[in-house]
Amino acid sequence: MATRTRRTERREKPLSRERIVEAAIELLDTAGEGGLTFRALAERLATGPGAIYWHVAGKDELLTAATDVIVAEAMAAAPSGATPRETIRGLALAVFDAVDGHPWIGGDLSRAPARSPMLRVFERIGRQLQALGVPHAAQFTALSALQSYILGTGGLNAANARAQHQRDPGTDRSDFINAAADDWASLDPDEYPFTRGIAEQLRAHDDRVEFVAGIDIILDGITARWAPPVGG
Amino acid sequence: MATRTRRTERREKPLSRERIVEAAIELLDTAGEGGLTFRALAERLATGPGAIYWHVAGKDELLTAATDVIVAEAMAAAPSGATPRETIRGLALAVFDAVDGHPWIGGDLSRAPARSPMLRVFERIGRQLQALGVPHAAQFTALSALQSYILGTGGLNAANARAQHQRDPGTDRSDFINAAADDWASLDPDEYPFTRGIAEQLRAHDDRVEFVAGIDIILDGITARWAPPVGG
DNA sequence: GACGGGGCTGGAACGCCGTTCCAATGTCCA
DNA sequence: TGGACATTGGAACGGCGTTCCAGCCCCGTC
Repeated sequence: MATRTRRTERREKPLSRERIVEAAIELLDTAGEGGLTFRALAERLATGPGAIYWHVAGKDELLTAATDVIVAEAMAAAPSGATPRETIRGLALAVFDAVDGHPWIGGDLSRAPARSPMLRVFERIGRQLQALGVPHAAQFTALSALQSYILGTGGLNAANARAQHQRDPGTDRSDFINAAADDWASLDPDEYPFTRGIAEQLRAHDDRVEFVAGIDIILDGITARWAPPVGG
Repeated sequence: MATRTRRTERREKPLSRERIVEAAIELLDTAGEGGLTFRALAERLATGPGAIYWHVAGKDELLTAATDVIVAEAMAAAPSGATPRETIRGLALAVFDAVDGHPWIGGDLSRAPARSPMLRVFERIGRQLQALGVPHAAQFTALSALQSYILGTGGLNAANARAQHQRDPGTDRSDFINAAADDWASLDPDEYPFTRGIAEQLRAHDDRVEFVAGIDIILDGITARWAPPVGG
């Protein structure tokens, strides 16, 4: 009772790390963060879980590799602006749009930002800070602020996408925002006067516009402190 | 072979949601994010997994409840400063310190920030923005920027704590930072000139100081745009 | 004092996960 | 022609979150 059947005739397309990562991205995009499973991945690749492990160390590495592909694509597409500020905006928006299109990367961006290719993003942003005239001693601080903000927005967007999908998979984003705005509007006036007051702004806001407004706020703060007013 | 033994004589301390959440926090603080398990929790509470489910809906709710306790404690301890800016600093630092002491909350802060008690944090920050003179139409944007930054730093700190613990559980934080700085310093000079240049600043920096510097940068940007220069 | 129902308990079991193991296979070179 | 070896994929392991449910204790009722 022990012989195992074997029916492969040398797959026409052999497994490879590249093909595995590609399939993982498809799975993540269609089924969400929880959809990436070695079994599901094996089925999609018409193989078994064991075969995947010959090409990939484990799930963490697979997720990191998938995130890297998305971020690398986003960076390749990021336009170079006319001014340092516009270039920074473009880089930040490229990350924002990548998270928007693939919410599952949101949580992982922070995982190892000192590693490629997020490192490449911040290298490019850093150079623009230099071009903006931020002195060397302040560059780390300035970049850290931008980094936290960009990764924070990414994490929030990912969390929102998850919450929206979990709450009611059918609804679209504006329904979700409206429900949240309704929540805020019906808070206790004594305890949450401020939050109640901005409920309508939550309802009407555009995530992308708010994101770039935040970038501009931070760049304003940076240039006001460290860069000549002409530089921005 | 079917009778089950029953040896309880009505526990002296009955289970309760409060006791469960408390035990969960202890587990998370001592064993890390991965240490929270219904089995481990049951053992610590001298019961079985099933009993816990009578008081708590599931793991997500448990984690949220645990996070809420930590954040609520932090808020209760946050000092009220002399100026709006100082009060905002104090609130932000309270969140920062809470993440520092309990890294496992970092990732969950973003999960449902439109819910209590993170909502309470941002309500309080929002009121200070009002006191700062930020006009109503800009309050949502200003608060969003601060929110993304604060949650982003939290997520980054949590990720760093995780990475540090994973890489070498024995090392302390400065060893970890030094290793990262060494990494940066040994990058390709052509590809990463900027990152190489700030490696020594990474080595010497203080997370908490950098965090509050970022808060100040954002507040500068906000006040420069919207608030009278006297207000800050 | 008997008793019955419901709040509460906790151990067993289910299905799924990441991961490991390894017999079987295809390929290639001596 | 026959090994060595890279590669495959199914089975199995341990652990997870969760569900199920038999049993216990307490309390109200008669």
